Amino acid sequence: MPELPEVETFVRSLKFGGMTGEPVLDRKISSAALLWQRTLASSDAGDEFLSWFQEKTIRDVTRRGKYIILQIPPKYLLIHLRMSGDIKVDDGGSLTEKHTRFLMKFEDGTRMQFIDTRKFGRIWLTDDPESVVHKLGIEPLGEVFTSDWLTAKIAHSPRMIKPFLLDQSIIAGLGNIYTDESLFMAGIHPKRKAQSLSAGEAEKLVNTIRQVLAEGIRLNGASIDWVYRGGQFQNHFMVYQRAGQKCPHCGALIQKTTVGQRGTHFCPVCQPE
DNA sequence: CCTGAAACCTGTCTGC
DNA sequence: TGCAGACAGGTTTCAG
Repeated sequence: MPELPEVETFVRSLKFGGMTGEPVLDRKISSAALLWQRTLASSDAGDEFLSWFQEKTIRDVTRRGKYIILQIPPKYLLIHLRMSGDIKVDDGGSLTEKHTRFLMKFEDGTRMQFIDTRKFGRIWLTDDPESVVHKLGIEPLGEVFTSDWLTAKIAHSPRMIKPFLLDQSIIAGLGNIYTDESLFMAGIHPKRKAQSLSAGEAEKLVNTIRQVLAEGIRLNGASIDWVYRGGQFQNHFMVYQRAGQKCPHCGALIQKTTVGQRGTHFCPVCQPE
């Protein structure tokens, strides 16, 4: 589910409070529980995984790509929400949610639940976050992501631009929604070959990606269906989930097709193939 | 290296 | 109402 803006919203909420409930920063853990074994992707603590959490304190919450990183000295707990992951912090007074896969209870009685209906989400407990995220590409909101950088990256790539942008080892954080929206804003057809983009198009794409992600974060992400809550970006979609409706720029009907096995929305006039 | 298909899962929505 | 089928914010693995 969540892409960079939604993950960033979770991180800020876990740190300062918000959609997940109370913040978890500086809370001391009393116990942890794993309710779906496969949710745990790996752990440096081995069989001691659950007991390791006792008496540890969450000291920071950060993000890398779509991974949430909880710093719990001397280790790090990484969380990837995949398609349906969710995090809630509450006072621990009510029953555990139906789809809770992992949870931490704090000494003050509060609790953080990792809820994941489809069970695709994963967590890692590690001494070194890099061992998990080392294959990720650059941050699209970082300083490295410039038109020169993208121009060089796409130079010899015969791939279609949409799967290229979704490749987390190139750029970390873009998902289906923000890729469709960015390509629309840049006027680029999702099936165009990466290497076919002009320097001007590459520059425009960099700018629209940064702009769309920033707007997504400003609006706390996009809430669609039952999966994510609290966001407002869904009210600003130009093409995503708008097949058959009018393009906000030219009035042509938005089309939906499949690109790289992903539902893909675009304007046939603004984004010529 | 690139693409498509399948797998991992459950829930929702659509059409008959 | 029931039921089959399609589809869903992601990633990995495998075949061609």
